[in-house]
Amino acid sequence: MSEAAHTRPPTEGGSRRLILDHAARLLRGGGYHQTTLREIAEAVGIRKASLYYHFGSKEEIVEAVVNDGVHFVHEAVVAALAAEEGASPRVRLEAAVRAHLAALHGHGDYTSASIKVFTFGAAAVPESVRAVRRAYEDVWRGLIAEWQQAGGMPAGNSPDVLRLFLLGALNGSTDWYRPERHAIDALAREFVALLSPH
Amino acid sequence: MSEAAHTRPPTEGGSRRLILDHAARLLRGGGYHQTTLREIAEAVGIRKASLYYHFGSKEEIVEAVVNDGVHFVHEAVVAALAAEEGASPRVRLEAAVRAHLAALHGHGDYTSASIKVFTFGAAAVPESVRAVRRAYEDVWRGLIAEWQQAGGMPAGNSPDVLRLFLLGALNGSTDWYRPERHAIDALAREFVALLSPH
DNA sequence: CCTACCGATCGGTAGG
DNA sequence: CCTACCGATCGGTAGG
Repeated sequence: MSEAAHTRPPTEGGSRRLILDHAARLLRGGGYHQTTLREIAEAVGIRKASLYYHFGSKEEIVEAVVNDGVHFVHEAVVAALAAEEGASPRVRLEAAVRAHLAALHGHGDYTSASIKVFTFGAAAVPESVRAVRRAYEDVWRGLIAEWQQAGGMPAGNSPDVLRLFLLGALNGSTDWYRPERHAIDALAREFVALLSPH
Repeated sequence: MSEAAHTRPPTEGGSRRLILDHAARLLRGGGYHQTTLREIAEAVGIRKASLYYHFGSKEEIVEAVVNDGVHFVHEAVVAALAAEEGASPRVRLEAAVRAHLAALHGHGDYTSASIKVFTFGAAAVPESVRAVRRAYEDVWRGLIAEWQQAGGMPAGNSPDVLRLFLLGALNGSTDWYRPERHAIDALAREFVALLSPH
């Protein structure tokens, strides 16, 4: 079949995903301002101007990476929770922590880039990004409500503050986690043990 | 071994500190790459080239801000601990957490800039910055050792991992802390309560 | 502390 | 997906 290469997206998913893959890797390492469209284009093997065939602007590329990153962690945690349905809040909490850390450090480019860019860009966070994040935070709101109801939380503590500290601690691991020095399973176990000692 | 300059600093402290004050404020908001020497110069009220009379490069300015920021938190925590000498490990831990959060969000420009820039710059962290940070981390190593010795830590948990999670959670508050919504005292109390429920 | 200027690089556009 | 090009801006330097 003949190709309409210069007018329509030729291999729809392919190029777009390839661009995002490289963008995610570069954003993870350098953040928003250090990562340039030229770098991304060179990594992909095309010219910089060609990126504008697939995306409208640099921000659009970054936004896609960030959203995919949050979405990926979200899905992983939801799947882990589904696998532990009916288990105790403590087991479920540990499963969620483990899934979050695994998603963060396993397939890491998108998720790490997401944290890096988001933490950094205090200014103008697009609504799409906030929506994706809020959806993920809701998962933790639910989990922490379970935890509280089961008596896991000290009286007088705010569930919101717990969630903020908790996600901060987990996401902060992008600054110090080294695969050769830390095991995800152990980190998750230790983390939950801090919140509820045996 | 600073004290560069071909001639001698004219009004020694004044200008230099003024530059760093504005640099800290701008770095806090924008991070390393978004903050430009022109912005800093304009805020101070001088020409960009004049910055080179006081500092050798952009990196030198950023480095000074980061080090001052970490140093400030360090001093605040050490002072708080000195005031609670002989108190229980729990009380001392809460005092340290409170002092850390207060330093972070109170006089915030230097400390927030420090976290922002450091979290961001995965690449080349100057030795001076690492030294200042390591010195501060040692304070927490000591505190956590106390905590562990008093039986506050679950068996099988690593003090290093606790410290990393703990500082990550506290420093992550720069992303969500709002003075009108959170009280430092309450945050510190809740934080310690999470680690050792009443 | 200034004026004047530098090469390098940025995101983005024109037009095919 | 390309070549060619744009104005804007970057950190830094010359020379006073």
